[in-house]
Amino acid sequence: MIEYSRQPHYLVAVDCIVFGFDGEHLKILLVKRGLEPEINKWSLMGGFVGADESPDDAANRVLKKMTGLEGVYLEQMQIYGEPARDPIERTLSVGYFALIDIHKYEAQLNDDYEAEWFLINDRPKLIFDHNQMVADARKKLRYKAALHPILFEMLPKKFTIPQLHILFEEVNDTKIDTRNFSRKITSTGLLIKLAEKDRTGSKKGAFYFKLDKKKYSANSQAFLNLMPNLKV
Amino acid sequence: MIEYSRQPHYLVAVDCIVFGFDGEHLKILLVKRGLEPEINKWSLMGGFVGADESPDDAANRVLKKMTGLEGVYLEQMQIYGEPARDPIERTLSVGYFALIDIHKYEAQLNDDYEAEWFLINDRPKLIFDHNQMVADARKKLRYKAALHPILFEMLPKKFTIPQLHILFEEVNDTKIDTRNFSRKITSTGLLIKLAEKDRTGSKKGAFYFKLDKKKYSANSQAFLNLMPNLKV
DNA sequence: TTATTAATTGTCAAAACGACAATTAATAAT
DNA sequence: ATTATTAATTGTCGTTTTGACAATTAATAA
Repeated sequence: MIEYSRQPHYLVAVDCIVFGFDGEHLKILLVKRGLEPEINKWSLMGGFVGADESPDDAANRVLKKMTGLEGVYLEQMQIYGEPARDPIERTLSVGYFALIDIHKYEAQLNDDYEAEWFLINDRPKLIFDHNQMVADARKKLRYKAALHPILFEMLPKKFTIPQLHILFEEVNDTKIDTRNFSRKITSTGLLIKLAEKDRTGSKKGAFYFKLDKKKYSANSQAFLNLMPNLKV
Repeated sequence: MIEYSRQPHYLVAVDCIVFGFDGEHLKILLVKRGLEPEINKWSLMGGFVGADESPDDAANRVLKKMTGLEGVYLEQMQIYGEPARDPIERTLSVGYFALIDIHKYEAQLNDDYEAEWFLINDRPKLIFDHNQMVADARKKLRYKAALHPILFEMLPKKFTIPQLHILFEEVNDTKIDTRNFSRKITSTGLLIKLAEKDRTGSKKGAFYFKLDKKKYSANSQAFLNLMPNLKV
């Protein structure tokens, strides 16, 4: 029997930065940690990678368990592996960011896991290096969203241009000209205009749109230049 | 003493896809594997993550040992963690891609580690999931190089526009108009024209350029649209 | 009927893009 | 010495994209 003799073995975990959008602000979902050390402090949702699953599998499992959602947009970010990042035992963690429709989130899970949505700009201090993970995730979300049409993942099936506009402004923490924005976003050809209007936000009402699934999956890797005057 | 009871522990490794450019073609550096299983088969250069180092540290250590180079451009790609990817024992591997100046590579190390440069399009089959890693690295290199000025990392300090041009064509596996290319690349403001010319390639000779280090480090994260007609 | 408000469409000058042509600086051939 | 040759470099120009800003539209509330 061949062995990789005397190499050290480590725990491997996943941690997920779950982003949501309530119509006004960008939010992240945090949980109260249920095990020592740092029990009852706020942390990202995570878990150990089991023997029969890949890190991607583990991240999906954790998300399913804690949000009730399957098939959510999930992207591997990077590995966090400083030797002393976990004070108890060496643990490497694979960071993921997830984009979910906050309205699909099953709120009763708040109680089960002591989960809570926080404004991205007004969140508690987190355990270990989770603060760094959130900062990295935010940066990566901004980067990716400037080039690829991924923010739709945080909106309902039917959405309006003004909703999308606010979301883009939130993610990029900047003002975007509404007139240029709607022209640019419709010119991607990814949106299908519906007959129905959303009248809750204004007198005139804003037309609902939905994603053109075909073009979306075909173009999800295309560079789109969705942010004006972008300097990263 | 707190413990994460009964969680499985794994080996964690790094594997590096080392890219180089010989003036004509894109190449990768492979090594003959020195341990069982699959001993003497071609593989990426890699190693286990030691107890006192992060995966980034480990990747740098491996690169230093096998190429003689320090401080090379190194980028974390993704983690490879399918449960059965290593037949002997569960091992997760962090994939990195590295860009080095092939001329700085210390050739005597070829013998020490049975390393060899291969044309990216004419390489042997690799062990485990290393073939997938190379494919992923190539894709990521292409993606990144279309937006950020990173290909300079594969050229000497002094280089010519035609050299850079060939490198861009190699990486993207496409033809680029020389006239538009030189205009675009110089208009980034990242290059400083030197008085000296390289006369090996043509009668007229091509001016040498060097990187404007200041602007380079300031703009290394900027979106630059370096590829014409790009559809990813 | 009118005032109000947000959504939408319109205008336009500047910049970027990319297809293609002409010129230039050297060497090699005559 | 003159000319042919070749690759590097600079130039041209119509099209498209960008982004600053104005005007119009569709509804409701006064």
